[in-house]
Amino acid sequence: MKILCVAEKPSISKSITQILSGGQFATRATGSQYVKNYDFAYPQARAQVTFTCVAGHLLSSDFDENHRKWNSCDPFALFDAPVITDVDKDKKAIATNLQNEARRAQQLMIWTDCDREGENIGAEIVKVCRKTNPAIPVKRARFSAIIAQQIHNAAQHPVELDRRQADAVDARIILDLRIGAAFTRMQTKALQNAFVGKVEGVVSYGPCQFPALGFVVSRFEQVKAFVPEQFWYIYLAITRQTSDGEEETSFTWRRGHLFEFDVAHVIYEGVLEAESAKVTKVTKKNTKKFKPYPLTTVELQKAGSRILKITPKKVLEAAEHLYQQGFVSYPRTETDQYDPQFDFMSLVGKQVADPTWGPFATQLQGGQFSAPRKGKNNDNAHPPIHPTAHANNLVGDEKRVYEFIARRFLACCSKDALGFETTVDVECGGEEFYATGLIVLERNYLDVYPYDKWTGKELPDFEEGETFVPSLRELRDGQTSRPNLLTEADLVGLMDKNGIGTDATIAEHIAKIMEREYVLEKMEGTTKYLAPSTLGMGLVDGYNEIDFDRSLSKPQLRRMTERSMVEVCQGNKTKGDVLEETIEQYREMFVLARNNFNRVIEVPVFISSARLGFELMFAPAAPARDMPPPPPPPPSARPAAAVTLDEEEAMWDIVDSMDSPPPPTPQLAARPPPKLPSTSSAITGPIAGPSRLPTLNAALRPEAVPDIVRCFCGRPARQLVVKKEGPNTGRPFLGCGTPKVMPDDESCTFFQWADEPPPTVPAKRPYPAVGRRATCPPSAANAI
DNA sequence: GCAAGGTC
Repeated sequence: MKILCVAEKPSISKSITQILSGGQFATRATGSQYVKNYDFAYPQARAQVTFTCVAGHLLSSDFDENHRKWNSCDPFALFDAPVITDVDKDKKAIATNLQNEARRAQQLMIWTDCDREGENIGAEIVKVCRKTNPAIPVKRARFSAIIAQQIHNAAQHPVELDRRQADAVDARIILDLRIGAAFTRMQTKALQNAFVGKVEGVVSYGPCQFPALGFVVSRFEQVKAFVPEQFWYIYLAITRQTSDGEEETSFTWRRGHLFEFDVAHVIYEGVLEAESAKVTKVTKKNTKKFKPYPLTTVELQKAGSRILKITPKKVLEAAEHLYQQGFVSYPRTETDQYDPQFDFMSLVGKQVADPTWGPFATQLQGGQFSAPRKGKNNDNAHPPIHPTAHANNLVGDEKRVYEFIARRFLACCSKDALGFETTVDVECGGEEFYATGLIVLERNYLDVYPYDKWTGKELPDFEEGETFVPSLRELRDGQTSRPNLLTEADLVGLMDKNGIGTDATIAEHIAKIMEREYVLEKMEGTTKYLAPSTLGMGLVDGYNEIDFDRSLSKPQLRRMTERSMVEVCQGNKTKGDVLEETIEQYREMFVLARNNFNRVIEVPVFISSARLGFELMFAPAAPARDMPPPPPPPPSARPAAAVTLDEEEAMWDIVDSMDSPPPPTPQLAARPPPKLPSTSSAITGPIAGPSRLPTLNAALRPEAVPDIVRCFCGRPARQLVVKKEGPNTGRPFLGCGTPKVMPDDESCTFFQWADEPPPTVPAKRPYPAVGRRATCPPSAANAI
């Protein structure tokens, strides 16, 4: 029997051919430069096989002639206009090849990726092949990895194509087209009419573009609304003579800091009155800094943006080109776990040749290898991104992206860094303080992965029960710090977590909202931040003025589409049901938007931009007029924890912060400088603050203070460890004592590093409007 | 001149 097998892309076609043919195959060129036909015998199924492929979707959809032109119809008509689906103009050669091959085949076997899009592409292949062989029987090969045994199993036990999954994608395609085109034409024309001659180019609406813009605007609003708040904390230090001279050890107040001067003052008096401090406990333990997880597309883009300072889109392009040259594996993958049978050592061996990290690879070969950590994601189609060959003639972005991928792979194959941690607990005047020291014993993966930092901190010897007179006891103050605007890496992360776009398209959406000038770059040092333009701001503000059930600039609408697709896949709804329902909803929204578009045009940001010269709004170099003062330079790679203004945003940020607790607001709070800068003050000795203190109730007296860290909810904080890979992987932190169970659960946002000097105010605290978070009484943060 | 999703 002659079987025609069709994969989703050239790489898969080639690798599966290698496996099924055992390397014995003939190659034929096709009309497409990317597609090859491979012929071989497959005796296990008594078949003669031709293996070929497509390159993603074969078909594309657009409106018919009467609706395709912008001025051919009212945009509202696009919700019902006929949609024509045909072979994409760039895919004609691929379709012709399929039809020629299908004519001669007795069976068609679909080998597309095993996901919804793959099932849909499979249906497209069937449709095209049946034009020349209408009765050809169709089978579907199901495989979860390109591993010989699985591939043979898939070839010998094929299943049926899943019509429902293909239908779900059909529905998405039609919805995106109708909604995108209708809203884009409507709002472009409305703005052109309102600001004659001032609006150039399209003002597009897209179900992924707008939520992406929404994230940027939302963070911008938070930055703008920020009001710094003063807080107080007690600083305690001891100076000892050592062989190297004098050495000062700083102790951190267990209580962190307080927002009420009077209260801090009373406690401070107690500390001052104490004759000495006593070491209550010395804890010594082994500790680790975990090596990173295997690399996914999203992580590559985030790291590329953050570490290499290359935009997500360019990182992906570089990786794509490296892949085409055979230097790295397939760059679009959600998988962060390696198959147990993966041949690590031969790939490690290929890196030995590198002059820089080659010696490290040699060490791995010499017994330092350790199996990579296993992440939670597997797309069952591709392994994590890894180098497949050594490359030494690269330049520019490709060189840097390759180096990152190679180092990441070697880091994954090494051992965690090992350290030894000492914590000294001290009591003084009824208050607890602590100091932490770290000795890095074995750097291991850190030697090949310079993007992670872990530095030791020496601590002099302290003995349990020992007492000493502190050399410094100060009441210091600091201010909560402004959160930063979003970086591209932050935006990639937010979109990924909220299901806006896919790993392969997120970068394009971000590039698009910048190209459309809804969002502008704002450089701070070497970090690129994203700020809305007046156009982007006006659109979001404007639509927010209209009373939609669901905001156009929040992720909920996209999530609804996603849910509908799942319903179709499960058979609870048909494609027709979903199309009908969804289009009806959007029709209503469209009418509402169009009838109230004057509200969009009249939002202050549009009006003021128009008065001052509307061009300003569209000039890429011109930042939004009401740009807040620049955020302080980034003290660490990540901006301070996001702060939220409403419930939905609160939810995003819970998603954000649960995975990887953001660092505490840094600046003054996190690291009080040893010498007092003008922005910070300290009180030593007799108190010079507000004179007499108000009467405190019993609960406020220092003696009544429980000696454990409590979170905003008032419950004891839980000690947890950062699981997410990143600079802080493995680091202990204190979080809310009642962690959320369901995604929508409320939990308070208390956060504090367990191992760092003065923990600072949780970033969410200082914001005036804190939606639902009020369930954690704000006063609890201050209560002692 | 519109969308988002595959991929080259």
